[in-house]
Amino acid sequence: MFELSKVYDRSRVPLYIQVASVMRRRIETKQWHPGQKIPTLVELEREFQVARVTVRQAVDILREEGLLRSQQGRGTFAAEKPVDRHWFKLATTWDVLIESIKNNVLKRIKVDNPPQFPTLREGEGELADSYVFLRSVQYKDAEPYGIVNLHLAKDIYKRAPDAFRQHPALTVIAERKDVDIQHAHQTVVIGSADPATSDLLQIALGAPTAECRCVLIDRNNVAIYIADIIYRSDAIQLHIDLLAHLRSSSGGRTKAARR
Amino acid sequence: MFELSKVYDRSRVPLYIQVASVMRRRIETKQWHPGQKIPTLVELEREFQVARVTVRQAVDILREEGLLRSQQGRGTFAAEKPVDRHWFKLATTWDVLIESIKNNVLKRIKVDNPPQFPTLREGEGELADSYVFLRSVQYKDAEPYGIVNLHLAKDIYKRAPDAFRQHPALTVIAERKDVDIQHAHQTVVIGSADPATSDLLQIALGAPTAECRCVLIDRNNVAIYIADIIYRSDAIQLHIDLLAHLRSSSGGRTKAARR
DNA sequence: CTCAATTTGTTCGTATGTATG
DNA sequence: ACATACATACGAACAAATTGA
Repeated sequence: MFELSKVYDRSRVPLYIQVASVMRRRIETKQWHPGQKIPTLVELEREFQVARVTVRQAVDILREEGLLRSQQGRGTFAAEKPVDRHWFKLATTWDVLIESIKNNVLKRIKVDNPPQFPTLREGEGELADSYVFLRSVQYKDAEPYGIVNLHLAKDIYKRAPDAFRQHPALTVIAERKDVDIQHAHQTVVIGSADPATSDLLQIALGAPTAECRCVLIDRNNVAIYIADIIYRSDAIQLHIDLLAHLRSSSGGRTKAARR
Repeated sequence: MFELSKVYDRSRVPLYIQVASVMRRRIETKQWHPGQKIPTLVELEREFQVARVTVRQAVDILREEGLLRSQQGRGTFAAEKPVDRHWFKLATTWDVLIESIKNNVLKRIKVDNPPQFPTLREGEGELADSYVFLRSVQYKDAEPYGIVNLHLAKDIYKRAPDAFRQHPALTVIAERKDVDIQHAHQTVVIGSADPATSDLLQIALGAPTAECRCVLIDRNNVAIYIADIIYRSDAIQLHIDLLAHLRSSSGGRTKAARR
């Protein structure tokens, strides 16, 4: 079917891990339905063009992960309830963003060598005089799924240090009347976990991540809020209404709208 | 510095590949500046807690990728110009989407066993009577970066079969006056390459991908266009203006706006 | 010019992991 | 389960090129 052995040359990842990840995917996407009997070892051998033992190693991995159960003489079966992935919907508008952030469970992390300034890119305004640096980890059911690295303009921070220490910064900013936001945007790319990230998110080194950069710019074109957020890739999803600008002609009254 | 060997237990990917991907990241993010001398082998040994040979294997990989040059007696140096990644900006509005699609270089792929119907999810309207299935690969500089799997309602297709065969379907739809679009949305998640995908995109099996699902629904709540698009993860980027709905109060006059 | 220090490059031996048939 | 081949990883020793004192 597929020339897996050639793919192997390209990737250098052990074959049985590659096979396991393809099978894991089939379970998670329900190409192999929950509870269903998956193809026999012989069929899998043929499909992936690998030896019997290699398929077995792959099956072993997925058994340990609880995604497969095998039974001698009967066959191998997909798990009844595969984990729900992509539960976290990345916000695409200010209002939704603020709303979604309210329920955040986060834990502040101490940083020993905080960077003094963020490095701004094109279209991200100008640097403020000074920043505070905050790092936190976001949790769902005691499982970490995101790391926030935030540069917050110090004069904003000083207006409510306690609030900023206790609540998500965006919530605090959204509730204050004395912060003027002219631009707010978010950039998303796919990256991979470095050692520090893999440690905090408890994922493999090099595992895919979603890297979100959220920047708020005030009316003086100063970047007052620069957040680099790293999510584990299987936690998140992004939904875009392509015709949104035609629909929300009235638009929600937001503080961000004030000039 | 980092307990790489423990991370290794979790991931099972060969150590030298893990080391290589951490280093690759440092180059691409310019933590190691272009042209700069990177730490010596001895220092890297110490930082990653691995043997000399393992660091060398990692360096070899990056040398082959053109990201590092080493010179005996002098040191190892980061490449002058690391490749630009994330060049393809995923559209977040209809107008931008249509605009960006115009320059597409794509090649149709024959499909032997086309699925009769797409599987619709919640909020994706209802099935049309019948569909045609089209598959194509998108290229930049002769390098593939995206695969499109499209279900197009047959009655739409029949209105201009030649156009649909030769041009991107969205362009054709956007230019026709006789297609009413009520909803258009796009969902993005991070996935990983299965054998067929890794083959077409020439990436490793299991390498991260961006999976975009773009759905158009007409005024009868029928899903007339369902595209599953798979991009290689390092090609794409997503930029969201969180305050867009407040700005474009007037909005572009689009055909999609007609009712 | 020579010498020593630095740094990359190569090789050996050994142990374990991966993959086939 | 076995025999075989090759890949991965370690540690250590040595060779070769570069630099600067």
